[in-house]
Amino acid sequence: MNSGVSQNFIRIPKATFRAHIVDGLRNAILSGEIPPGAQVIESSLAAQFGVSRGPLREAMRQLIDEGLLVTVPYTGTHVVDLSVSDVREIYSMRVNLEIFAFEQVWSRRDQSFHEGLRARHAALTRCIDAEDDVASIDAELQLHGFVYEATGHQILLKTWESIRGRLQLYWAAHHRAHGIRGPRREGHDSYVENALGDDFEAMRTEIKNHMARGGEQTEEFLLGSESNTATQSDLAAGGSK
Amino acid sequence: MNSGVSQNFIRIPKATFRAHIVDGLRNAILSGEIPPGAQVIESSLAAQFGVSRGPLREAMRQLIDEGLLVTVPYTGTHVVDLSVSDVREIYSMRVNLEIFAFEQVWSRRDQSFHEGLRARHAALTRCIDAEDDVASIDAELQLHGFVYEATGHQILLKTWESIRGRLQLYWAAHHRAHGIRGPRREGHDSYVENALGDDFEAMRTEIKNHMARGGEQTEEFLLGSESNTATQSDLAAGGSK
DNA sequence: CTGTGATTGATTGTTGACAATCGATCACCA
DNA sequence: TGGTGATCGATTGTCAACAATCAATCACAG
Repeated sequence: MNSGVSQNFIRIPKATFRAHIVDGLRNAILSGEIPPGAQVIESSLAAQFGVSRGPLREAMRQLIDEGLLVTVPYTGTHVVDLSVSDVREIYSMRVNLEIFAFEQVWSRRDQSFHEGLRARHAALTRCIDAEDDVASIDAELQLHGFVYEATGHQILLKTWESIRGRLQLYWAAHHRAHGIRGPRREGHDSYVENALGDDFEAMRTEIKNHMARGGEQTEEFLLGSESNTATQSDLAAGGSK
Repeated sequence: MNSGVSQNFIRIPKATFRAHIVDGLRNAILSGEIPPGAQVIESSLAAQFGVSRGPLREAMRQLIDEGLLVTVPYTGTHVVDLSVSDVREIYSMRVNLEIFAFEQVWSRRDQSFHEGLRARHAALTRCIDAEDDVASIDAELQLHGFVYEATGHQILLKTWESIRGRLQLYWAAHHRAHGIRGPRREGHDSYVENALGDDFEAMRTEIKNHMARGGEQTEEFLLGSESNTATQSDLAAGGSK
């Protein structure tokens, strides 16, 4: 189609404000700069980002779809504060999605899959050994995200991304609030070994165990303290249950 | 709170334009009033709905997130035109989600679940017997949607809703284009029997078969004609793969 | 002191106009 | 004739002002 230019170009890093603001705002939320439960005011943020309320409003709407913000018409918008049941749902969904992901990718695991997985595992291990919890969380998300990308399944990948934000928000928030340690080494070694092995059923149980470990750890803290901060998120869910 | 009025109210019949427009626009797309591939112009629709471009823009952005529209900055917005691989992904994801849904609901199936499922099955059967294909499609979506709602799993339900639109778009579009008949009776009888039975594994295979039937039928038409209309949707996916 | 109704400040919803960008068309030149 | 660059209409992106709504406050009657 086009003349034979040298390299394949990046697909349009289009300079649209909204995309840039989404990243910035999401980062501010996930980093805890804007903590869970805090109110987010359009006009303030607009001034802070140096743009009008229009683009910022659309960016916020996207983060609402991602489950990071909740809004009540004419009243206000807040950073989501996950409830116990929300976290349970996230973990059960993760187990399901990840097993499905391996089901999809299992027969397609090639050299680059092996290398990619091991590289991310190594990166995660380095972060853990350096006791950099923030980087560890990010590295773990990278590790799991790599599997979803490897499936080539767009809808699956998008679904993973739709819960990844909330998972990250939860990890980061409770890490800061309760001093929970980041990911540990042991769990991921067996995870990767099984992921690259030949026994799919073993991988299935590995995923369930892997997630269960994380789930237990977090539920302890949730139930230990009385931090059943379900108010905002329940309001947001549409008033069910 | 309020004086003792008669009935319990619906949660917020809030008069926000955007919500109303989303429904109207989505309906226009799913009904085929705006066919796949057609361009959607903000200013035109704004005039048609009698509102400004602001709210309409946000409504469109939501339909973009739902996968019904695709947009290119400064250029235009079109109704999505699903590719073969898109349909394959939708069906494989459906199988996974629905098995997970029954996994979640299996031990909680009570009287109201039985009645609700049978009621929707009866409604679907009536629509099929009446040879009302449009109503049949809707009734089938209601039947499956009931299962997702019964799980009480908010994230799962939201995920189902995120692919339901595209599924409906696909069914409706190819029903009109190729004259494919709507849902048939046979498939759903065994589906419901298994859903209310005691054998979970039987239900698992039932789901796979149920979806496989639908998948085959549609793939025939997709591959039979050269309608690999992947252009728009591939562009939209963000240029991956 | 208690409950009720008006007031007010804050925040989001909505609007119309203006700016930036894209794609196609068309003139022009080698 | 083929290709290159400018022009133009169409469409989306952005902005600042205005309207609608809500939640808290406060005065006031019982």
